[in-house]
Amino acid sequence: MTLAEKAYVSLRKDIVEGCFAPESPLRLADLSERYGMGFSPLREALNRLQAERLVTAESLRGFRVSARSLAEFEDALHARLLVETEALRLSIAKGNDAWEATVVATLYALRQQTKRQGDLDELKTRHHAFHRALLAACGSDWLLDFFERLYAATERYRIPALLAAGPQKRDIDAEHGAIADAVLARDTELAEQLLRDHYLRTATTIRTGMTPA
Amino acid sequence: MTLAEKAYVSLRKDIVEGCFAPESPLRLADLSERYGMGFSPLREALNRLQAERLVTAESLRGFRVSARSLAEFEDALHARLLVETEALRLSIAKGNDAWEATVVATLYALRQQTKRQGDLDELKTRHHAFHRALLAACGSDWLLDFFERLYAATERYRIPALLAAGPQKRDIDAEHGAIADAVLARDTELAEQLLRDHYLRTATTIRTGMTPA
DNA sequence: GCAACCATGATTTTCGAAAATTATCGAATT
DNA sequence: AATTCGATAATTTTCGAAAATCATGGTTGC
Repeated sequence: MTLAEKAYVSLRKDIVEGCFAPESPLRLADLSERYGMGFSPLREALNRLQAERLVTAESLRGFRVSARSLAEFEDALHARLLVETEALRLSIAKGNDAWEATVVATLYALRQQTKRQGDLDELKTRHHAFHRALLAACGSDWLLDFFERLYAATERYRIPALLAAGPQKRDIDAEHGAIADAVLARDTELAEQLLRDHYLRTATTIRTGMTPA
Repeated sequence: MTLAEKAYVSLRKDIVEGCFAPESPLRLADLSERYGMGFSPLREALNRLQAERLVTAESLRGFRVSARSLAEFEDALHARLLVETEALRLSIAKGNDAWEATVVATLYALRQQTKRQGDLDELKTRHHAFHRALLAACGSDWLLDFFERLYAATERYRIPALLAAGPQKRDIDAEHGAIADAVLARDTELAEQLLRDHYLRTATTIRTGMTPA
């Protein structure tokens, strides 16, 4: 892997996880020290992230972490529902045995990790893997690409809300399980409804977290 | 505008217009001479285009123009219908007087240019402007972003087909006019149907152009 | 007092060369 | 004849410095 790719992966992770505050400037000198590399690979990574809307750039004034706002979250959520319900529908229509196996496997891995209660990082990875697995058989590179973008965009809101809210009242494992069951039963309508509810419920948590009393 | 931004605009235009053959390597030395700048701004532009899927990159083997294929075109078309019908619906619901004025203005400008029969470049610009104007009031940055991506992706197929097919039998001005009428009448269902038909008809032209006898 | 202005420092942007890697081609070997 | 190997060339990637631009703070003139 080249340095530019490492820079992209690291920066993306750190932005999505909120290591940098939204709108804070991303100065090359700082990043250079933080990641131990020169300007060139960092600028390449920042340009890629700009195209993904995770950072903004202003001519001759460098890069910043993208702003967060309730409006942008609602927008991303809406786009996500549009993209993911369609991708899920296609995935259910086209998925084969191997796909079903991946859904089962990623769900199992996710549940194991929620039991363990430890490593939040690993939990996030498996959560992402499960949601991607649901859509993986849709056969549309574009929809999967949009999914990845929107997942990263909303993750920036979900994680802080998760940490702030403390222990969940929702049984999220059960929600994931119900989605997986509907998917494996090829019940498109039910699966879409459950996925939609799942996201809307998460959105409610985030909204209350974003408008502190 | 910085050199990197100029490089991005120029490269994007040249790729979408087909100045570089699909899958052909984009060598830095060549690009440096063609655009008259050093490697740094070119690499930045290429990285942005990679995030937009107009170019592909392989570690230590540089960049290539993305491949074109019927499958990818069908995928982009499908995603476009999904994104644009939703954006159009929102635009019709939310658009105000100023938006209506823009629709009328861009349609007028487009028609003027089709009459003139000259400058294909200007025609493409105005075509893009009209289709963007239709969706502009949707209020979703994400959907508009996806629209831009998908427009560029499908434009790479449309232009060669247009040049190959020769004079059109379709009355495209009439199609655009009908869409605008439905939009201004706030007839969501009709507008969506007409937009869909418009794209499906274009797709048919492209398909026959892509599978030469 | 206050606004315009200029010097200074900080930061981004760009270049040119060095380092690292891959591709090419011919010779040697089986 | 085909294949492996090594040397050379071509190309990408990265760095460090130079150029260009923006921000800051103090000074001058009104």
